[in-house]
Amino acid sequence: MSEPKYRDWILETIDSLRSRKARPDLERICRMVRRRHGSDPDRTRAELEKLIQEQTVLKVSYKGSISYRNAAKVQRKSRKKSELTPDRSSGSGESLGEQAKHATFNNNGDSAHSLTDQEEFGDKDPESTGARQNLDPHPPAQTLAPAPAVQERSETILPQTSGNSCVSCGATDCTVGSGCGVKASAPKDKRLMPQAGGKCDSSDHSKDTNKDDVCDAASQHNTKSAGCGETHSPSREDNGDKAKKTCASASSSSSSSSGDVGNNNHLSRNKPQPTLTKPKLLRVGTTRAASENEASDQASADLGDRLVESVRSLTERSRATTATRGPTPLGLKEILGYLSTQSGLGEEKLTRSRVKAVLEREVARGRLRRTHLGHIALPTRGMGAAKPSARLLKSALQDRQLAKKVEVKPEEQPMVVDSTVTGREREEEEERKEKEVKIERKVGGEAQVPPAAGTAEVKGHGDTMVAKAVPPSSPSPTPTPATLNHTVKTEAQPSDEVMEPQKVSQPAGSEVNQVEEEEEKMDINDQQPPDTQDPVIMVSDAPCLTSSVATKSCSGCKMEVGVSSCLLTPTASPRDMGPSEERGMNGGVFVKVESGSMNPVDWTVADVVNYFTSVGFAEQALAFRTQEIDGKSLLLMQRNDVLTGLSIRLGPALKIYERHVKVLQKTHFQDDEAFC
DNA sequence: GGTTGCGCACGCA
DNA sequence: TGCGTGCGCAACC
Repeated sequence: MSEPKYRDWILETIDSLRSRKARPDLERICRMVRRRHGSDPDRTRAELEKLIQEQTVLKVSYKGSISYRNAAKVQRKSRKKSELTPDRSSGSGESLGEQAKHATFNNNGDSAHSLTDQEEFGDKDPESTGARQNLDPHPPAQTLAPAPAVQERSETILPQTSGNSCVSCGATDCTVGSGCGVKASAPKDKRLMPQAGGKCDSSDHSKDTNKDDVCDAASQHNTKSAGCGETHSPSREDNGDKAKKTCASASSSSSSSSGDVGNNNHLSRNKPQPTLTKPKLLRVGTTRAASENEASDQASADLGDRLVESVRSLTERSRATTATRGPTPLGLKEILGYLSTQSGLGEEKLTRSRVKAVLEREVARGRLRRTHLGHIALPTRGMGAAKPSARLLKSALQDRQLAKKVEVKPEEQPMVVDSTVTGREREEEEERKEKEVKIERKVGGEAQVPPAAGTAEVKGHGDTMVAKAVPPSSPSPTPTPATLNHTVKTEAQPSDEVMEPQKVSQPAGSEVNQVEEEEEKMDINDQQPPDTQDPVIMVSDAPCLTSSVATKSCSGCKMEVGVSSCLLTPTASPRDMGPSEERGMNGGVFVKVESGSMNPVDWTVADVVNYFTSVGFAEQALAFRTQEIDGKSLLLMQRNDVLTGLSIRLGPALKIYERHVKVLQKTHFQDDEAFC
């Protein structure tokens, strides 16, 4: 749960901004809170994230940019307009402390979302939207408390209301059949939405249960320097839009740009063009691209179902067989093998790249998750964090890119949402998740992992993730560093993706083989800022990651990593770094490098970082954390996801240190297991 | 330079 | 026509 104090501050800030007719975007909120209360922007963001997940604050895409709304007020509004649904509000909502303040009205929840939803879905079809969502206006706050509410929300309502949640977490709602809540607003503005970057402070999260998981996962990256982080800024191309926002705004809004450009979103397809005005849930929508991608999306969606099913089957099998150890790690190979054995699948051509792409998408959606080591696994409640993290990471990466383009200014990142999710799948997943959530709630024990959050996470992030992950189509803009092949996979066999062997090429940049290219594309997509890729936007907020994020505990990690650390990379900031241990614990992957062993390339960690930077992958470079210990250097990748994205480029380094990687992987794996 | 106030336009109901 | 929203500009600190 969010801290009451922060909740108040944030809501107050949002109200204040609104009252002065300023867009309550992440930057402004963070700035104002900092100014007024001295709160750390990262923390503010984290809290905001929590509030979003709690639906105390709604994250909406309005006029192409992300805005945050005081759910209570919004709801109120909606109520007036539509109906006052008694139920939701019912006390539960109030449960949240805040309610008191906001509560008064609260509960409708949707308003903001609904708006968004409407847009997305179809602009006006209230009913349709309403139907989906149920209209239930749960008060955001309540979310946590009442299980049912949450579920409903997520399921039905989400679309609209959820928008918020979706946006924020990205998740939940999204999953719901339609797109997620996150909608992108892509509307006329064409801007991409800025993302909210939520970062989750790990520290904070730890407190909070709910989101913690999610956040933490995400957290990893924080790029943001100071406060908000970074983000992406946007490069909005907007068509003229006003893009100029002040810096703060700029960051947020800027992203918008291409909104139209290339969204992959399915959701948007049907919809009419969004009007600028309504806030939407963030989703990526894209019209044009959508049509193009539709076919492929469908196919992939289908494949996605099978993939998920495959993972389930494989997971079950492994569990059955390895009760003690826990599920065996699943990699692309295993999944491919399984799929190939399945009837029907044979017909299709399941290329590795294709499966991988779909896999990524599913991971993004939250239907599958990637372990720290890069293995594929089913999402688990505990894992909630993982998904989000992925999302967040992606967003973070996007942000970084954007930031580069635009400026270095730190800010939040927008998440791109994709709406690729298929309704059916989502529904199934959601149902499953909801059940889990309910159970948890009943139990109460894990209050921390608030169901709501969990659900939200899942859903939301799914959306977002998907969007990015999938779109392979986009050409990789950035140069790819050449990589050496690494055989790393062999041992640890981290997920194929991660370890995918690559050709050996000079680090300096040579060309990449097709496989690599595909992978890179995927990676790039993930990383790509909305503007470059899809017009849509995202929402997640991923935040940043500050330090600790996720910390799940893993003693093992510490052991391996533990050491005094010093950042080699210029970019790395102490703050980001955090204790090496933490990082490791957070799920970061450490690549241990021994100084002399970099041959034949003879690179040092710093060289690797520099290399990436020089090749145009500064973001990746940033993703590393380096440490030197006793003459040995450690390359830390904040997240598994990140690692995956970078794996190609890191090929050489990974290869060289394969051994280390293995060890680390092992450690991580254990963590995951425990986590699960 | 940052913050705040507000006119105005936009889109929706 | 009313309302919510927020851009963009001016004023203020």
